[in-house]
Amino acid sequence: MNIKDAGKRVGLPPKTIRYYEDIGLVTPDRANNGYRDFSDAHLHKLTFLARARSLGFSIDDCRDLLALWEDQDRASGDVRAIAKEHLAAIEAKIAGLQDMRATLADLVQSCAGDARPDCPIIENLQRG
Amino acid sequence: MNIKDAGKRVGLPPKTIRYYEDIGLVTPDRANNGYRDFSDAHLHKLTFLARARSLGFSIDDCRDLLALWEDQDRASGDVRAIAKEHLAAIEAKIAGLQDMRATLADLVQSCAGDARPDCPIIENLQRG
DNA sequence: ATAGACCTTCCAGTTACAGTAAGGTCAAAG
DNA sequence: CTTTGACCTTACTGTAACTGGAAGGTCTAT
Repeated sequence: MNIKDAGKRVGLPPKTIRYYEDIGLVTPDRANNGYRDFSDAHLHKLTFLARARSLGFSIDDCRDLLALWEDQDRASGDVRAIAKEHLAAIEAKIAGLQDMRATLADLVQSCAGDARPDCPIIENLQRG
Repeated sequence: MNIKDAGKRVGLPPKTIRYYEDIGLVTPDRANNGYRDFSDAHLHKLTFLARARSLGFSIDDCRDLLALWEDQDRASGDVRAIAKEHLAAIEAKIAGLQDMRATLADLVQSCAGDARPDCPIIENLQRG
């Protein structure tokens, strides 16, 4: 299967799939004309990657997860450890964003937002 | 004032300040020896930038906010519009992360995390 | 034969810096 | 007077994970 159709199947743009090949995540076969040729196994792997990326795992995480996925003797504890760490990172990010949101929401709410120059948002920013 | 002390004052690493000069956000004076020389006005501007960045505004947003800050005839509505858009982006990001968190938390919770290979996390990933 | 939809590789750009190298400057100590 | 160490300078590279574009080859249908 050519790259465009493969991309449609797994939900990734061709560009991204080529990138994944560049960095060694997948290695599709090549047809005689030089076109990439994706087998079911490749598609399966790409689907795995797409899903992991959509859950916010980094490429490096994905590399580790792929290795575990392919290791029939893996310990589920290893997988869980990666997921837990990622979960903690996500929660930290959420907390940071929620702080920002609270402050911003206050500021937006307190600003008249009309033609006059007086602006609590600007004032807050300049006070540091 | 030299760059290191300026950085300490406003809470930004020297590298970041040089970068901000590179992209035209600040233009400190230069002493005879070529060292950057920061006035109170520069420090004030940098403080403004540091605060805006800490609220998650992009560099481009900061550029616009700075212009409004320095425009005594600004309309507060213009400031508010930028803040509102940013607020919406943050809220969207939070929502996305919360989705991830929910899914991941479920998976982590459902995985025994021991030495056995059976792993609901891997299974979820491979199903897409 | 040709049009258009694919495919290929390679290079540049994105965000907001951080790291490092090579070298100039300054203040204090020996 | 020199040396040391802390500071400063510019310039180049690398980061994450792609995206866009150029130049050119291939395939299919008309």
